[in-house]
Amino acid sequence: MMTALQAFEEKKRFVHLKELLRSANHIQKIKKGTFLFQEGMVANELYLILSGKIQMSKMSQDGKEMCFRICSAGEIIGELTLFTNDPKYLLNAKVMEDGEVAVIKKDYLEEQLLLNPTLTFEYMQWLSNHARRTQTKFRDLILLGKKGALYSTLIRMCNSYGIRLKDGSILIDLPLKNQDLANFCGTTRESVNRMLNALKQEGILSIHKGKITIHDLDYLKREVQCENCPVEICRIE
Amino acid sequence: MMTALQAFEEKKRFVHLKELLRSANHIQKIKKGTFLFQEGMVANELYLILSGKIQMSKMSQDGKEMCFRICSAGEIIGELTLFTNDPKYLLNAKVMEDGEVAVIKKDYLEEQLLLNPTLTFEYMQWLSNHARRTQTKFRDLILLGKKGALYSTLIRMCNSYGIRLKDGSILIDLPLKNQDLANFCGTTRESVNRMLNALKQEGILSIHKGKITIHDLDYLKREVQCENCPVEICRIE
DNA sequence: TGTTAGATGTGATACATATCACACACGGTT
DNA sequence: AACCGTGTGTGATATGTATCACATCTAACA
Repeated sequence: MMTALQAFEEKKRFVHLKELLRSANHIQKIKKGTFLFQEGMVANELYLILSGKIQMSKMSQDGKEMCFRICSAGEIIGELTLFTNDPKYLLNAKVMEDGEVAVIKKDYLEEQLLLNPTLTFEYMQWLSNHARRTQTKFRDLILLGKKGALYSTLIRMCNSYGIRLKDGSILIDLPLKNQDLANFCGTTRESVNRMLNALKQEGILSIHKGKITIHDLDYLKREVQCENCPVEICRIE
Repeated sequence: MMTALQAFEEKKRFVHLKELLRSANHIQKIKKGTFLFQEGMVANELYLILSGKIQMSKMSQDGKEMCFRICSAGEIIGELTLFTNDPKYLLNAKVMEDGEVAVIKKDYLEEQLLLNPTLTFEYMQWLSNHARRTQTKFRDLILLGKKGALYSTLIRMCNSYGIRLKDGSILIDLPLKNQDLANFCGTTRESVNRMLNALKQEGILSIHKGKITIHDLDYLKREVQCENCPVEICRIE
């Protein structure tokens, strides 16, 4: 029986659920540029990413894109369609990098989730944390202005996708275009470009091969008056 | 008598959970202007509101306030502290109107939730819907600009707190100051004031005794290119 | 090697929004 | 009635941000 709350580590999270998914109905290849699903489509399936990268985003009517997360191996997508009575995907799942996903039927997963307390616990824990992350993230995006939104996004990217280098810098291990960043923080490509260049000038970060390395994370944190909330909360996702 | 738009789900949602909460540890009076809890405080308890109104918000370091929801009788607050290993409240619960809350221990509730599949189901359903609501709401706040943010907020307020009048108008049954609205949509009191006055000029809405009545909801929807997502999603909360 | 498509960089400009500094309105005191 | 405190209304101005229109770079590839 689940009593004590386990340490929150990406690696350990959702282990039982992932195990279940691995025994999935079937495997599906995904190709860059295609959509695994799009918002509005009826959702019958969830996916466990085995390899490749998928960007989850939501469009507004006038073509602007709000990017929520970038998922890679080990992550589950389509999860928010569980237990809803309007079973449509809310996000677009665009493939950024070829790979494979394990496919599982939503009905089956809902059944299993309710039958197995361990699964239940893991899923509720994940949902709670998801909601908590979301609150802080959007407060930042809305209240800090566009520059603050970018800085906040970069900080979260460090926590979500960052690799610490020997010199203490943090490599955000994702190929990100200016436009991608703009979609994450609700601004324009041009604005992102100018802000990134300013940060480059100051030596706060550098960019090689489309990947950003943050040299002075503290500078960014100071600028947004970061309250150093726990790393499991201060994330892109 | 008027038909509350929100009746459809709010009343039915969470029934078993609410029943559980009603058999709570004890009852606590709440007084206007005080905080039931504040962000950062260790969370041992959840609350079911029996009467009164509570505003849930989050502050940024520089004093700006992001308002998430206004809760009244029948709603549960503090729920996102369940199943996390960093058991701190993430929001401030400010009492807007005197009342009473039922108090329940978090530990006990977690236990009960896992033991009773019906409760489990209700809670997961609520969490999923919460996450879905949040995604659409913040996309709007971030991508639509401040005017769009206000319009979107007004539309959601209609769905969450609206009462349909005989002439088809919708009364948002909450006393809202300009500053409150500003906190909901991430702008300033002055901007809200100007935008509301413009809408008054056009006859889109009117204000009496601090409560807003929307006469032409479709105008607002058109302006934000509303995609008419389901009412259980397009809400303040 | 030249061509191309996609990405980045940048000035000029327009527009949106915040900020500041008050005046005004209103309901509840004393 | 005069006096608060709190909320609203509004002009002037500053700042932030998007938009447009290109130039430039880069990697892929024919």
